[in-house]
Amino acid sequence: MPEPLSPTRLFKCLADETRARMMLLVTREAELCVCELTCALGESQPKVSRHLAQLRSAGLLADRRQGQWVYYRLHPALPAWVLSLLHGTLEANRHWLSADAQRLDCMGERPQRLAACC
Amino acid sequence: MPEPLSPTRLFKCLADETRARMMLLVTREAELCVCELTCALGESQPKVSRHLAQLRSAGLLADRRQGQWVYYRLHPALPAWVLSLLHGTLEANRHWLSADAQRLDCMGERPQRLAACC
DNA sequence: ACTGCATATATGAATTTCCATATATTCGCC
DNA sequence: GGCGAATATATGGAAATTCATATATGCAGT
Repeated sequence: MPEPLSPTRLFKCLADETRARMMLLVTREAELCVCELTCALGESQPKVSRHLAQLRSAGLLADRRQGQWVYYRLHPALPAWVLSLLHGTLEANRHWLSADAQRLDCMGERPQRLAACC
Repeated sequence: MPEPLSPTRLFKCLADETRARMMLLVTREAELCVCELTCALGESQPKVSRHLAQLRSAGLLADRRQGQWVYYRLHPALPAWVLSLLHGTLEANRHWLSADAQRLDCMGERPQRLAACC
C-alpha cells in the first residue's frame, strides 16, 4: 500500500466495471477466492486475476494464500471513508450486483469448507 | 440524465482528477460558474468546459445560464447514496482540495454579485 | 465587437483484453 | 517418497479500445 489513497486513485480503481463488481462482492462477502470471483462474474480467469492484482497493488484488497487457493478481502488498513463509501454503494446497488451475487450463491460451499470448487 | 446512475458510470466520472476536483468543489460551494472553476483549478477553459459537459451529460451536474455566466450545481435528481458519497469524500479529503479551495476563496466575490471575474 | 463558454479535430497516452504460458499446490499412484 | 497429472493463480506480450489534451474555431449574450 503506497501513499494515502487519493480520491482519484480510488475512483480509478472503481471505474472499471469488473473491478467495481469484485470490490462490492468482496465488501458483501468479507472474503472470496479467485475461482469464486471468476465464477460469480462469469469472466475469464486471467482477466479476474489481473484486475485483482491492480486492486491489491492499490491497497484496496489484501490477499492470503491457503493451500491452492488465494483469498482476497478488503485491506484492513482502508480508511473509514472508503469503507463507508463501499458499504453505501453496495446497499444502494444490490440490484446491480444481483446476477453476480446469485451466481456466487449457487456455487455451493466455499473451497475452504468442501473440496468442490468451480 | 439517462438511465439511473450505475456505480461504474459514477466512478468513471470521478476517476479523472479534473472532474473529481470540480465535483468536490461544487459539492462544497453549492454553485460555481465556469470561470470560477477555471480559476480554482488553474486549468485551461476549454479543458474545464469539456469535463463539465461530461459531468452534465452523465447527470451529475445541472447548469443554469445567468447573463454571460453559466453556473453549475449538483444535479437536483442525484440519488441519496451519491450525495452521501460526495459529502463523505469531501469531508475526508479537504486537504487534497485545499489548493483549489484557496484559489477560489482568493477570487473575491462571485460574478453574480460583482462584475469582477477571472 | 468583446467576453464567457462550448465544441471539433487530431494526436498521443493509458487501459483493457486476449492468448499463451509460467508458477504453485495438491492428489493419486506406483 | 518421488513423479506426473490436475487444479488454482499469475504474468508476458500484442492488439484493441478508451480517454485526455492541445489547438483552433464557433456561438451566444451583452
